[in-house]
Amino acid sequence: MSEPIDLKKSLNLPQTSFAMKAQLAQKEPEIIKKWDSLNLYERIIQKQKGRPTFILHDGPPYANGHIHLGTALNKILKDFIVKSRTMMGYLSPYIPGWDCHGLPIEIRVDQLLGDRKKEMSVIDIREECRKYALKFIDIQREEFRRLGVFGDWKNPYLTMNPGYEADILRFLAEFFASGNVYKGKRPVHWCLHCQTALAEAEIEYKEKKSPSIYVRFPLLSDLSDRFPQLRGKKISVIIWTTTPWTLPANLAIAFHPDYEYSAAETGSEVFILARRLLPVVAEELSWGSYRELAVMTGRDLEGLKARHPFINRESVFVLADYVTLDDGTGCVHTAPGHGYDDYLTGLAYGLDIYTPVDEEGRFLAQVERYAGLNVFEANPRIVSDMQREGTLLRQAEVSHSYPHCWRCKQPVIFRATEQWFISMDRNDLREKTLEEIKKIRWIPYWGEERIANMMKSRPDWCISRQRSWGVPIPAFYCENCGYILADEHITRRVADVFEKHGSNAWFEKSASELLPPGQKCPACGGHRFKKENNILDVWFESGASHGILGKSPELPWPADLYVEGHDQYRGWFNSSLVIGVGARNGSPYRTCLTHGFVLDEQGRAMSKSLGNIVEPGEIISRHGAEILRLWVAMLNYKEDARFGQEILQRLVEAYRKIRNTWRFLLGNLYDFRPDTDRLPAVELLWLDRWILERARQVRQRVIQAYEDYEFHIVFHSLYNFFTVDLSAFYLDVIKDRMYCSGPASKLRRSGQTAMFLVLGNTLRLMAPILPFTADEAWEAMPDFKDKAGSVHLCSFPEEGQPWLEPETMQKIERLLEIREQVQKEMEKAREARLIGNSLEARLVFIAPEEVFDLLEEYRADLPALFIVSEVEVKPAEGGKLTVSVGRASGQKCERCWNYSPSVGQDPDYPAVCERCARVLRYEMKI
RNA sequence: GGGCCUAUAGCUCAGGGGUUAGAGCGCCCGCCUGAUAAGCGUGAGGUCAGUGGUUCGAAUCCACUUAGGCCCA
Repeated sequence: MSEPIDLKKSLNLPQTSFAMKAQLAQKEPEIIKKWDSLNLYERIIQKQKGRPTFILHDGPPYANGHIHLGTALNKILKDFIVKSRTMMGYLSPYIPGWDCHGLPIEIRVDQLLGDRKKEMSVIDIREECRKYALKFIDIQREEFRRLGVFGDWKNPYLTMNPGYEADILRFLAEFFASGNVYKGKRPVHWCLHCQTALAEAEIEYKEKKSPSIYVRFPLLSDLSDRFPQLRGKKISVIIWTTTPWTLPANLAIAFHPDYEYSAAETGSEVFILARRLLPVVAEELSWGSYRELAVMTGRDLEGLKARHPFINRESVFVLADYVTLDDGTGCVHTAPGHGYDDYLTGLAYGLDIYTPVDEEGRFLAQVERYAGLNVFEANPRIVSDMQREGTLLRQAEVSHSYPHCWRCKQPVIFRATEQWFISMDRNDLREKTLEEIKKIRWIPYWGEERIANMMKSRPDWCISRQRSWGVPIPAFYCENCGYILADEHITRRVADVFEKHGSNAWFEKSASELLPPGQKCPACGGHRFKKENNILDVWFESGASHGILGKSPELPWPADLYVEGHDQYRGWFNSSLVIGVGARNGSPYRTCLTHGFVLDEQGRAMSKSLGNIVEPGEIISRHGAEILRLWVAMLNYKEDARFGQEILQRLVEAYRKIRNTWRFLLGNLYDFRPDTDRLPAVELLWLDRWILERARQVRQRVIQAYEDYEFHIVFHSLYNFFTVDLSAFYLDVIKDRMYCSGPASKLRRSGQTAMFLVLGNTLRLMAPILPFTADEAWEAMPDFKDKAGSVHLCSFPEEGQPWLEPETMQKIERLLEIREQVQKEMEKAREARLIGNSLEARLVFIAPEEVFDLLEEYRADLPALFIVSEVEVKPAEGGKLTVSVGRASGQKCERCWNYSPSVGQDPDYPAVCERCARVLRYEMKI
């Protein structure tokens, strides 16, 4: 009756349906289907109704292209947060959003339409854009869902939804109401050929030949008070430029405040230029010799004036940080209407944004000599005129990178045009925003400094774009007198129209249909109006996304949290904040959390040219979304995140370890009915209580880490617990007890109780990170009263009471140290071919008093603890604990593989030890 | 050129003036074959990016440099 095969059958070996091979790529989609059929997201929301809210407001990705690793990182992080806050007990709805309008889609659609566009109306083109956006929303939605992200995917917010468009205008109305909106000039890239403004994305840089000229501006101010040596001299400032045609618009010369400038005499004249460039320029201008008469800083020159080289006008000396000594003279010709830096400097000094050039690039009538001339054609004329007048010091030609129109390939110019702005300073918007920044919690902390620096230096917000795929700026122009009709009330009225009909209404309806009936021009009484043909900057649209909040108590404003990459300090965090402060008098977010960018294995940015781009879809189809999620959990995402083959390999291995640990726990619970078999705490063995106490400590750390958004601590804590505490120690040690004890014995039930609790707790703690696997394992768990249909309907485990006194924990810690010592000794014995399996060993401790007492206290459990067959403990007089390893005595029990002198003593069960014989006789059902 | 950030073992992370810098994974070697495309053990891996400074003492504080990242120009 004691055939070996039967003995094996008498063991309680693990059994489970939870497969070792995860096959995530196949299984994950099935799990998503299960979640869908459960209506899981809705059920979670339903279950949490009435709980305090935690709102993570989604920043809308652009509805263009497939998701990349960075988008995946972002959405997975958000999902960690939403799932963990939910399991902490919050009502944490997640409404995903998409940014739908804007240039990238319009350009793409433009390309797709080609010549067909010419016959299409604005409405038709906008419809094509809309379809294009919807297509990618669908694609991205599926990609996000595939990552295991929970959210209201059926009702996302889209910036092109009528209701959303209305909200945008209502925010704009607030800015009108506070008087922060104004119309002003600003230089933009302008294509003379296409007669249109171009965005940076529509610019191609190509080599172009331009004139390179040095020009003299005769000094009007007197420097002789401060520099007597200059008294009576003929002094000029030298500038260098490659765009002679912008000279008619020159209003200033910029100097760097801190650089040194020389007044150098050559011949009978004195020239001012940067001291460090003096030798270079002297060479360029073929000065045979020169003499430095004075040295001053840029700061010394501020406010002085020179005469324009060919127009009877002054040019004022200003300071600017962007002045460099890379080329030129360190004295920079400044035309506020024709350069962005020039423009900012112009604003700072209150200069006119002077742009005497029309849409076709011709000088306006007011420009003497060159009126009507195309600017590029004017270049040689201006040069030769200056030469004649002696203000030209040198001319040459340079080849440099110059912006060209993407469509017609012609060189473009910078030209100030009328644009709509939000003033940062009229109503202290900048100051208020800076105050608000201090109240926000920034994670990482340096985000505060970063965004504050930007807010301090950002210019007024140019909110208009000369495009059609977006939300129109609801302004009207009197056809009679040109009066601009744009205010809070009209904006609100148009918002109401958009609410019903969408922003297409702007193009479908006439001005009189959009305006209040009988609207007259306040200036001239006229009643015919033209509609504005500019649209809003899309940053204003996405920055208005917090408009979806505050409409119900379950989705309150402001949000608790915004989470995006750190590029958004200038982008969405910035625009959202300005709109929040400007229109709602406060920040739309309480906490702002940023993550880094995804880099390749060497730490370089992923780019097409480097060919190092990793597609999330590729990882998912080969390894599963869980692997990507594990990657996000492993990282300190606040810094830039690397991804590559080795990292992937580590992830796959880590996943297997976690999965196998859960599998082993499940395998040992196949016959455990929690409701009836679970033992109360007092009946649990000390080792089982120890693992539960360790699990409790880990729970503490993990929950705190979730609170702090420190997911890598969650992962590393749990993973260490899995590998060190569970796999390498506890689960290894209790195998004998689990396999060989009577199936329903207290010994086994005690272990099963601990395993059941550890499994349930770790599944819930890990559920936000590994939602697929945790749920799969949850299903495989034995059924019990009130067991939820999904782990995602559970809360995190409660803290609970300690399972063991700290003193006992310390004693066990000491035993674990001894265990390490034992393992080192056993390894030596193994090398010496004395033992193989540790059960072949017999340990003899020679222990000084204190350790002796400890070992005696745990005497009975020592063989199990060290997984050996025999342990002897002898006292020693002082000294250190020593352990020696020998062969265990007796025969090998064929059932439990322990060595024991008792093997063979029981005639009924001759092949087994005393313990196994007892189990077989009394504790087996068969 | 400017603002902000990063650099600790092959990988992912700890440590933030005071013994010989830690963990897990990976790697080497071995054990087991009742978690088996699993499990266990031993061991080897580090000029804490570099240089200079502060200090009795620096991976840690400061400056600069190098390499990288984001944003802006």
